[in-house]
Amino acid sequence: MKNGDVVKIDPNSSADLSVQIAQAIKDAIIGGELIVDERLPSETELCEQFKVSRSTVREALKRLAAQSLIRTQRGASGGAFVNRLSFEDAYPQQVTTSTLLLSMNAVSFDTACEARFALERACAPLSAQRRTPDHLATMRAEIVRQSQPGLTDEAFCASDVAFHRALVDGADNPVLSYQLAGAVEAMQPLMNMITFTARSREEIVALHTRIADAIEANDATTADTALQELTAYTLTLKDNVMAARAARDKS
Amino acid sequence: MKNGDVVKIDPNSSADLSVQIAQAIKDAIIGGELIVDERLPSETELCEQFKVSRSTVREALKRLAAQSLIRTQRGASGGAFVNRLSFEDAYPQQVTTSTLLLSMNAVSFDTACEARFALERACAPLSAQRRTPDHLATMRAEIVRQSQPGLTDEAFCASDVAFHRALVDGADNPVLSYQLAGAVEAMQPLMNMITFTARSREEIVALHTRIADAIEANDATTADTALQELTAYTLTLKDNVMAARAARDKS
DNA sequence: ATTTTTCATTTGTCTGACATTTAAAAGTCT
DNA sequence: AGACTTTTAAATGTCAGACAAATGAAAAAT
Repeated sequence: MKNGDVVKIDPNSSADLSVQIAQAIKDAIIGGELIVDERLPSETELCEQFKVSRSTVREALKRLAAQSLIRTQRGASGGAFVNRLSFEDAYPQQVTTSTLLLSMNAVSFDTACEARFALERACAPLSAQRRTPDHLATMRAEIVRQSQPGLTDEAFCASDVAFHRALVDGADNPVLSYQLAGAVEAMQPLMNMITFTARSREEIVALHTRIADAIEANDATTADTALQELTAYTLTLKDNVMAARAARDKS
Repeated sequence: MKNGDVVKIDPNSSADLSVQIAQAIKDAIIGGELIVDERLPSETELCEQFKVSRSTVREALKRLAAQSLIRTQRGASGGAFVNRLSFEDAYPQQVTTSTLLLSMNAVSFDTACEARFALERACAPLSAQRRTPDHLATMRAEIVRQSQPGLTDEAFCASDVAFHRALVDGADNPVLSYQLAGAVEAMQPLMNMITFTARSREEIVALHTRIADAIEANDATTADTALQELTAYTLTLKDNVMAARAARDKS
């Protein structure tokens, strides 16, 4: 963002000024004009460049900060800096967005379930090939935890997520792990919430064990089969729950 | 958000007040205390509830608006409303985030390519099963476009994206389409940018035709094979480009 | 009854001020 | 000279008050 580009915004546009300014800066970041860790002009300088008040500039910067595109630092030599969008930053946003998409859009259980397992099955062959002892250890540890009788439903669900997370991370592909974060961490709890009343923990632990065994044996085919059975079992559970609810509502 | 919960924030916290307020409202949305299309208290009322100035409240609201969690409307009976996060809203955010993640994190070509095709192969069987004539028509039309000699590289790339997009959408699962948006629309251009100098359009069109034929014939296996060949071809192209660059740099 | 006008409400923007944080510069002591 | 302390300047964070602009609803006029 050089000093020259004073007028990038249209005061007569219907869009709010802070939106326009945020978009202009965002474009500059995406377009490579502003590189990672580069310091943006100070708020006062941005006021002059865009010919707006400081409030407006600040609202624009807050919009960008909310998307992790910039970070701000107070004090001398502080300011707003282009943020390196890390996978760690993007994970929770992805999970939140996925959670809200599911809860606000009446996505059917079958649709969510299908997407979640289709994506996970895409990772399984890679995980069977590359998983480290660490990933295996995590999967085994979660299986042990899931076998303990006193475990609450919440803890079982959390362990379930951790198991599948380890499976996905075993593929050793950060892009896949990021993409799957939404599926595993948003959809799995949703499914658990629906099916936990009906499920058999023994059945799930058995399937998890078969998956872990296959991953340990570098056996992609068996892992895929086990995942398909887990899919089928999950759908069966849902049908049972729905049937039970229908029977209850009728009585 | 009832009137009672006046103090949800800690003025002594190190976090900015606007961040805390945004988080409190966000939690209320995620937690279901605020439902879709519900009106938030006016800015003035929020000032009183949180005991902060209007600027601070507004910065908090702008943070939420940047994440599409709320929308604002001016005028009488206006205000801030909980926004239904639609897949349409989430798509571009997903693409932007994926693009920035790739450009800022030195993800290797192989890693991105692997993730992109693994996810796409997860969709292909479903697409072979459910694709409508519309999806097929789009794929065929893009193949025709890609065969035209005068096409610029940019247009070829855009058509490539549209082809794969139609393939993914054929699975008729909005969750999958959303998850894949980042992969297809962010990674495909990246790959094209690297490989376009070396690629043979005829080869790609031939592979696309095989994929479309298989999808039309509901033949998931053949579609998968063709996608694997496209993966291999893409990686070959990359190797050629890298070798050419190495040779050029040496001379 | 219909149209027009007025009006109150709410967000958008501007101005100016002060508080707080922070690193660098200046000063001080050994 | 070097190490420590103090001061200072720059920047963001917060506050207060004002006006502009949009907008729906009520009141008034036709």
